[in-house]
Amino acid sequence: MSSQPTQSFSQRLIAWQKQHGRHDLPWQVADPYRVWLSEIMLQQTQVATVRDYYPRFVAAFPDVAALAAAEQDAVLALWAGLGYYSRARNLHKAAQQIISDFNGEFPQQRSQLEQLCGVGRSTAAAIAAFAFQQRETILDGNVKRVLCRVFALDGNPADKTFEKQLWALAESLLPAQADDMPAYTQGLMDLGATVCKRSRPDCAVCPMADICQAKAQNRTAELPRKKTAAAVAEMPLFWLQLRNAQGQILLHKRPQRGIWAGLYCLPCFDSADEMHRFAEKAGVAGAVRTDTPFSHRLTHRLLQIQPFAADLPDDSALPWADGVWVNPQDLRDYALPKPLMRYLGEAVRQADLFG
DNA sequence: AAGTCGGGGGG
DNA sequence: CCCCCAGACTT
Repeated sequence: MSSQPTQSFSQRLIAWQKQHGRHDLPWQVADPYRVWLSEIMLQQTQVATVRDYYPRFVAAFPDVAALAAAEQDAVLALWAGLGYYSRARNLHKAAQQIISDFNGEFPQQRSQLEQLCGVGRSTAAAIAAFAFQQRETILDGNVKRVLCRVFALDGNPADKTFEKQLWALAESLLPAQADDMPAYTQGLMDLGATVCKRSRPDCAVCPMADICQAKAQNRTAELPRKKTAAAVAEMPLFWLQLRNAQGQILLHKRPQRGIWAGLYCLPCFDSADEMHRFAEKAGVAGAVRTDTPFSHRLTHRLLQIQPFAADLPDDSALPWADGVWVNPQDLRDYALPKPLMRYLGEAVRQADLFG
């Protein structure tokens, strides 16, 4: 790179983005709805993962009005497997906010955007910059890493004061011209994602190499400082797969808070005892089979899942109000947690082989 | 300030 | 196994 040291941070970044940045992402459009959707999907989620989900979601809900009018189950079904399901619930609510509070007109100011459910300061700034060319700065994981390295900042990422300093620094670096904001903002993300990577940063092709203090001090590996890892508690879960005479599987919609909120799951219990009591009421106490246990890791929990299975006789009464019987071929229409998707996928194949 | 929310990429 | 990812929200 031949950037002169006198050239501003923003000018080098903009020039670099235009030449070497990403230009083929499906959400690089002027439509604020699509920008917003992509920003929500990309929260704590890598581009490669979102690529599969984004087009299906846009096809099903092409604009704010379509999303606002949708059923939550339909929204969650298209989010299933992506994780952090509060994002989908908030996205749905926010679409309705735009209809009711903003007359269906997408808000353009950061302060207004931050009123939308699930939209914090950084996401609001991204929408404002990309869709409306507003001079607002993002501060995501990529930007924090770039700033901590270029300016050799070794603050504690959990420290609120340090966080404020990063926001102030990011704001001070904004380009003067508002119409540079899309390229500049994309450049921040692209640099962090493709060059100034968490491990093995590619300093040889970095437009900031000659001003990067971490590089000069040989500290790119230690900056930014790592967060202290939280302990992950184990959580036993007991699932019961009930099948009726038609081969349908019993699911229920989980409550609106907690793990997998609003998604559909098998009857789920905290202990084997609870599961057996339920099976007894369902009249299948003697028919319960034990399936192979498996574990599933969330950010803050290690789920130890023990699945059971039983076939339900035709005339048995189910001691449960809010269940729904689902044909195996219709499972794709339901928002299922990833581990349940995997488990039922295998179970259904087994049943097909023998049924 | 710490905890809650999923799932996957990549070393 | 580990840490992190286009974070926001609750406690």
